[in-house]
Amino acid sequence: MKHWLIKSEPGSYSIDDLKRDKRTGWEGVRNYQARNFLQSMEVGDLLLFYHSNTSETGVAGIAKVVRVAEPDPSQYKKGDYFEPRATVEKPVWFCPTLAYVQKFRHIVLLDEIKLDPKLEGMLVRARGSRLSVQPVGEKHFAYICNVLAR
DNA sequence: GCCAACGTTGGC
DNA sequence: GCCAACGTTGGC
Repeated sequence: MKHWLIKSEPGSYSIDDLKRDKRTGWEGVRNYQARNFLQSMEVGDLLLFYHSNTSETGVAGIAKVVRVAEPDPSQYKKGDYFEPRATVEKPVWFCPTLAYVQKFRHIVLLDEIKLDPKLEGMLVRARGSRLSVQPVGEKHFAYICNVLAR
């Protein structure tokens, strides 16, 4: 089983939205590196749900993969996520289906993550890491859930 | 809202 | 295939 971190702006989709919806297709990712990570997700993988661009930036809870990546339907629809190069035979973008697992009682703030020596090497700490889907080491994942989120 | 960092596009 | 211009992300 692998571990990941996914970013979302809570104004557009938050951990509370996922809790309400129970599950959602993780549509709209338009970055090749992030896409490749989405495609390598397997059912059962766990994800840190990260809130970006907000007053309390950090990990807000946990989600899990319940369905591997399929063609992202939003690439065929007129709108922000439309992809003119995509065909049904050759989709360009893919999205897995994620399910709600839990919301932390308090957000594990980016500041805490940056300051904790146990989390050295986490990609989200890297200066200028804009990647919205990132792999996370198992130890880092467990430490955030079992120590910092308590 | 600013702006640094980074990704993408397209002319050559 | 280089690289300038442009667009986007996301912390602050």
